[in-house]
Amino acid sequence: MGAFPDCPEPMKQQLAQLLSAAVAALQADGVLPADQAVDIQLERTRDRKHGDFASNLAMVLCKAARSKPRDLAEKLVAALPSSELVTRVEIAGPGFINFFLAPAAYHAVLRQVLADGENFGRSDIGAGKRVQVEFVSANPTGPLHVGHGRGAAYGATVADLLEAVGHQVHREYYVNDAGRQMDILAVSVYLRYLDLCGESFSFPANGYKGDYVWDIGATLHRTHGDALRHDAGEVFRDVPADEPQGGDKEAHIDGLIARVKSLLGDARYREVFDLGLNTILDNIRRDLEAFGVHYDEWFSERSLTESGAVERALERLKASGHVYEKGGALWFRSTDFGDEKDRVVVRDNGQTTYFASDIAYHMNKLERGYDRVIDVWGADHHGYVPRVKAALTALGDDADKLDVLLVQFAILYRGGQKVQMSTRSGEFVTLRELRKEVGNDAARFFYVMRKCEQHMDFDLDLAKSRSNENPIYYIQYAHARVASVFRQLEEKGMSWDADNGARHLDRLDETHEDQLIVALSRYPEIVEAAALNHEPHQLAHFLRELANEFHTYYNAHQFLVDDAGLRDARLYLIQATRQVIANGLGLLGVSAPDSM
RNA sequence: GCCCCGGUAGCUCAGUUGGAUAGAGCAACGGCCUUCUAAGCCGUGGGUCAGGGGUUCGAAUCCUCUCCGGGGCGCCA
Repeated sequence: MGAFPDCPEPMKQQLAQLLSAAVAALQADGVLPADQAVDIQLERTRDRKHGDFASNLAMVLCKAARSKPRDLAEKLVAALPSSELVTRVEIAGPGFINFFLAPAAYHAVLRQVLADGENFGRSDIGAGKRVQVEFVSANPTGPLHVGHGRGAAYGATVADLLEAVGHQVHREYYVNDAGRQMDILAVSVYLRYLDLCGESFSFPANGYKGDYVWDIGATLHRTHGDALRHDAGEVFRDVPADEPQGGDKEAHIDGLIARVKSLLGDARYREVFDLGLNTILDNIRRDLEAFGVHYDEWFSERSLTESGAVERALERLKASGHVYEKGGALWFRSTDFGDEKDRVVVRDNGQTTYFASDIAYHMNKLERGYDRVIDVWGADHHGYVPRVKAALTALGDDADKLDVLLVQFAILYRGGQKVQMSTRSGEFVTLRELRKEVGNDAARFFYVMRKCEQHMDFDLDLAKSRSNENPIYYIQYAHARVASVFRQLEEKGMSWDADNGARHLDRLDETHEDQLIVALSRYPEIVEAAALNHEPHQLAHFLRELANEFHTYYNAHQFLVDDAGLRDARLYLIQATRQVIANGLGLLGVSAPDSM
């Protein structure tokens, strides 16, 4: 992978190999039990006084070796193979083994950055494992709102990170194009259409009231004129009363759905239904695409019924004896697998539930042979996790292959005030409005700045501000500054000799330079940790720290000095910095501008 | 009632999976532009890691109890 033989792989791995060799040597000598598998723990030191990397290995193994941590540490250090990477190894504190790296080890990292370019930080530790990431999957009953935005940014970033560390990633959106909510949308569209035809009636309490429903109704009216019109009295006749009239809004809307279906007939009903579905889905697609969120597949819930997957899943559950009938409905005995209560899969009216589709969907995912299946859900669905896992176990699949990542809501603040939102009344801030207000970059970055299971306060004023308070500008500014330095270089009639810089990296002996180089060398470790832990915020935080190291350096030293060796070396360093910032922002879906 | 997530500086949050003296940004205060973009830098102050108990060489981190905040407990999706 590396263009330079002195840095075949990240420095951390190389050190881990040295420790492994030492452990193996002590095992051969009988100091350590030979049968014990040893997990090499290495971490960056918090304090440079403790070297570059530290291992707690001696403390972890001292019991097995029946010796004091520091004594064992001595033996481990004595057994370490020599390496040109390491200048010094110290034992400190209760038994830490501290590694001090040679400057050449860091220079190798810099050369690696420029050699690998946009691939620096990528790795193959995922070993080509196939991972499916399903995210957003909002019902196509309305536009995406800011809550979906967080799932979109988070899911897309997790997928990109996994790909960066060598997984084969399949990004998927589960389209809930079946079920009652969609019927409610279809009826809402139809009623708006009737309104445009001149019919008058009161709109159901449970219907979708957003403006976009009017728009779809208008499309219907434009294309069909009065051809689909029915008398309002006829539509509402004998339908159970709505809530405002003292009735039940659920019964009212269900009655309306049945009536509209029978009045229009299957074909025409389906046309209205699909118009609503496709219009909104197109809208969602465009939104996500413009947000830099791309999918490999849009998976239709309806297709699960049409392909017989739902039926097949239910048959498999029946065959394995995990379902029973009660009260006219078919139940899945999820309590056998740790769920709180059993769940209905087929209603007493014969319709399968959403859960039945989801069982079939997850069965289908595993049938497609993924090594790992990741679902990104809103945290309000957390109660749903045990039953899906229960179903997979009942089907004889490995439920541990499924990871459900829960994303908490984002609460918007404007002028220090919480922005009130309510889906019921149709008053919510859409993702599109958010992007328009704060821009894609700030939206993407702010969404992944926090741990996903953390409630997030999204400060709109901060995201918009073009000031040092705004972390996104801070990072982008560092990138732009490097580009600006190179523009200055040209204006001064000079040019950068990269090879000369590479030869003079030992001239970078300032503390600020040392710290910046160390930060750059951490990048591959950060990408790996962020990917494997599904924690994009680690990368976001790292980029801020890196930008900070750069700005500090920028203020302390002049890059365009007369001394060509030093100048080329410094330009080499800041060029590497620019590259890492660009790579990191790229993984977060944020642009890296050359000027601001 | 049961379950899930959270509680760390005035505010918003990190804390490398149990490590060394708990960090950053913002806000507050004091400095730095005739020099590559001041959208920047430097310095100062600020903590009972919600609280009690436990586990061990070592706990913000793990186990337990209590308190507080948010969410979930449909033949909705």
